Amino acid sequence: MEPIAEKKKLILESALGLIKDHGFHGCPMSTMAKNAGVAAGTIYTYFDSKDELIRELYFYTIGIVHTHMTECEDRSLDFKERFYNYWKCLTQLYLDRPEIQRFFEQFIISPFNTSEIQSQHSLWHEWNTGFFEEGIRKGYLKNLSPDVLFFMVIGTVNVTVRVRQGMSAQIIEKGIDINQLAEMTWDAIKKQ
Amino acid sequence: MEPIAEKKKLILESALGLIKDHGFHGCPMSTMAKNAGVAAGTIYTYFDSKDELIRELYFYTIGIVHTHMTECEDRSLDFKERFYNYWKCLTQLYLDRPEIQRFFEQFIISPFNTSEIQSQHSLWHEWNTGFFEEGIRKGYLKNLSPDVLFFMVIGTVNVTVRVRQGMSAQIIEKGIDINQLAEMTWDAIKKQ
DNA sequence: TAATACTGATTGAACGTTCATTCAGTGTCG
DNA sequence: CGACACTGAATGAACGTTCAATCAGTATTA
Repeated sequence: MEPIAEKKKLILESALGLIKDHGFHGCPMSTMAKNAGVAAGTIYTYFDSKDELIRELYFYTIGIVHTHMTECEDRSLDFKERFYNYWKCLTQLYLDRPEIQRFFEQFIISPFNTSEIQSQHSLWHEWNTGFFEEGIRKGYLKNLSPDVLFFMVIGTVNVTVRVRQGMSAQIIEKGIDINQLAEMTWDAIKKQ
Repeated sequence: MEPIAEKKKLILESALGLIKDHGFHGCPMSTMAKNAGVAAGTIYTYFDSKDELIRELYFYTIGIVHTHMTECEDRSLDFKERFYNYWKCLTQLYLDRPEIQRFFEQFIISPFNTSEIQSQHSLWHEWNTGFFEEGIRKGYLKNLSPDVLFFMVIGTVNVTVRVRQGMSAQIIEKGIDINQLAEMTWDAIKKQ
């Protein structure tokens, strides 16, 4: 991954923040420009079009997630602990940077997410395939496709974060423990 | 639920189909009108605005899901069997009518889904609360908030349907059994 | 029965607004 | 001075919405 020009990164981060609150279509280029502190035309120095900007955001955010997760990783742990660590790191990242999670949720189901995009080689996807394959090989996980396990975990992390965000008041009040959701996920994928 | 005027229903169903493929913002009113075989102005006889049409779609689709699920229900079964039945019915509905699932996915994360909308009393939500409360009371399910269990199940059904749709070729080829995903979900929520 | 008036749904061209994109002009740096 | 990044007003296409005109169906009248 080549280093991203400072101003380009500024525009990407600024767009991420706006998309979190207003969605792709609630963010005119003029607003994105103003929010990033540049002129509308400047965005076109770095991106061919709004669509292209959104596509680049996808790869940009995937990069952030991948970097974060490899930094969190501790391969010396027992696989079950590694899974809890995985789950905790990803959940925490999404809670700390909700704009990333919100962007993914929107992007994945949007028409931007073409099969061409999905078929692109991504380090993050590769890393996951390796992780879940290892769990299967070592007998910890159900013998399913690593992709299925991956999607299941991602899906439940998303549910968790959404529950956590939408119910923060009630969660504290009712004493719901977020770790219970990690256990649920582990119970779902572990070999019984 | 009062019967919906024939033409109104026509417009709703037609819009659902278009939204599945193009998203809320990829469907101009003009296209919706053409697709439904009416003039643009006619839509405004039945809906105040595009936003209002989308909000009505939400309650319309919730109604479809609720009706379908109560029809599927068999309260004479063992709770575990009832859960598998629940899971199978919902998955099947989503597979048969992908436009409903796609609409939900989009609506839930969109700015249309205000807290006001969410707080509206819905028979479908009530039905679920009852279902999961019963499972907890009878000792089958983890002692968590029924809402959390509900969101977890819905989340995994969505994952399942997306996996199933996006990988149909590979699923057949790799022999992935969709029922394995129901088992995963059951393992996630059941009392261990 | 035939002619006429009324009703309310339906039509689609037209309107005003919003928005992505462009480009002529300005500033900056080596 | 040349090259390049940057600006923001201008452009034109697309869109949601409106509304005067039309039309089918029904009631009323002679």
